[in-house]
Amino acid sequence: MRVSTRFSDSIHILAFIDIYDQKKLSSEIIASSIETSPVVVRRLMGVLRENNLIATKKGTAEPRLSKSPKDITLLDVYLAVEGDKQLFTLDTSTNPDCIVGGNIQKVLGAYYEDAKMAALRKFNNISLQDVIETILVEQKAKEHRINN
Amino acid sequence: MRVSTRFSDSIHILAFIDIYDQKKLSSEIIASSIETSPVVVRRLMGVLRENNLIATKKGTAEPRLSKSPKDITLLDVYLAVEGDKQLFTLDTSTNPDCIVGGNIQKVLGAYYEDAKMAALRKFNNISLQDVIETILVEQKAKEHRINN
DNA sequence: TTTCGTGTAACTTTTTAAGTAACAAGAATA
DNA sequence: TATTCTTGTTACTTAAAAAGTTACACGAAA
Repeated sequence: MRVSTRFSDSIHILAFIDIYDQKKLSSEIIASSIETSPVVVRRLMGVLRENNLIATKKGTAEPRLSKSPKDITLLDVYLAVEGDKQLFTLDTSTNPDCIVGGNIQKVLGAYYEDAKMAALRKFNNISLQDVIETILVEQKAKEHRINN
Repeated sequence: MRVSTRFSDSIHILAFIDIYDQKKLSSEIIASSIETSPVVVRRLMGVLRENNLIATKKGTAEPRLSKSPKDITLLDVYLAVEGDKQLFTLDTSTNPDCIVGGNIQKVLGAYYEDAKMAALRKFNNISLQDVIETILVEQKAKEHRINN
C-alpha cells in the first residue's frame, strides 16, 4: 500500500503552528508548507484535536497547541495518528495444525513487541520542543552558509 | 497499501526448513503451513537464496539453511527481505522555502533513524535458533495443556 | 451580506504487496 | 526414455490503505 506520512506531517503541522504563532494559520497555508492539500491537513488536525494536542475553532484560522511543546512528545503524536498498531507485521493466518504455523505468531509477536517498544521509547524521549529548536538551529546554519 | 508479511513469512520458512529437516520440503508443503501460495514461498526463497541464507536446487524439494540457525539473526532476515529502508516514513516533498518545510526532513530523519536502529538492534540479538527453540517450547506447553 | 475558512463526507487515484496462472527446464523414477 | 514432480520466473489480477479531489453546510469576521 501507499506508506503513511501522517506521523511526519502531523509533527510538521504542530511545529508550524508553534513557529508561526501570531500569523494567520489556515489549513491552506499549512498545506503549502507540507506540499499537500488543505483537506489532508484538516483531516490530520481533526485527529490531533481529538487527542488533545491542538485546539481549533470552526471557521477561524487560529489553531493553537493545547500544551507546551515541552510537554508533547513524538510518541504522543505517533499514538494519536498511527495508534498502537503493530510496527512489524505478523502474518496472522498460519496453519494452527503445524508446529511452526501454530506457534510462530506468539513467538514472533513477543519479539516484534520488544523491538517496537525500543523504537517508541526513543520517541517518548523527544519533545516537540526538541524538534522545533533543532529546526531553528538548522535554519540558522543554512542562512550562515548562504552568507559566507 | 497492503502491509508486507515478508519478514514474518521468511522467518517462518527458515524455521520450517530447520524443524522439518529430513522431510520433503516442497514450496507447496511450506505454503500450506504459512497458508499462502507456493509462488509466494518460492519468491521469498529466491530472496533468501540471493542473501545466502538458504541453498536450493532447481527441480528438487530440498532447501537447506546455508548457515547454522545460531548464526542467522532476525536482522539478517529483515535486511534480506525488507532491505535497509525507512521504518518510519518521512514526507519527502515539503516546501524548501519554509523554515519548517526546509529543515524538518533532516531533523526528523535523524530521530527516525535513531528509533529504527533501536528496533533493529533488538533483532540483531535474536537468532533463528532462539525462534526455533521458543517455538518448540511453546509446542510442548501446548501439548501438555491438551493432555491435562 | 459577503468573504473566508473549518469540518466532514463521498469518491477517485496511487501505491505496494499478495494472489493467480502459466510455463520452460531440472531432477528423480518407473 | 517417458512420466511426474518441482523449481524459478514472468505476467497479470486483486486487495488494501492512504493520499488526493470535489463538494458543501455552517461558523466567524469584516
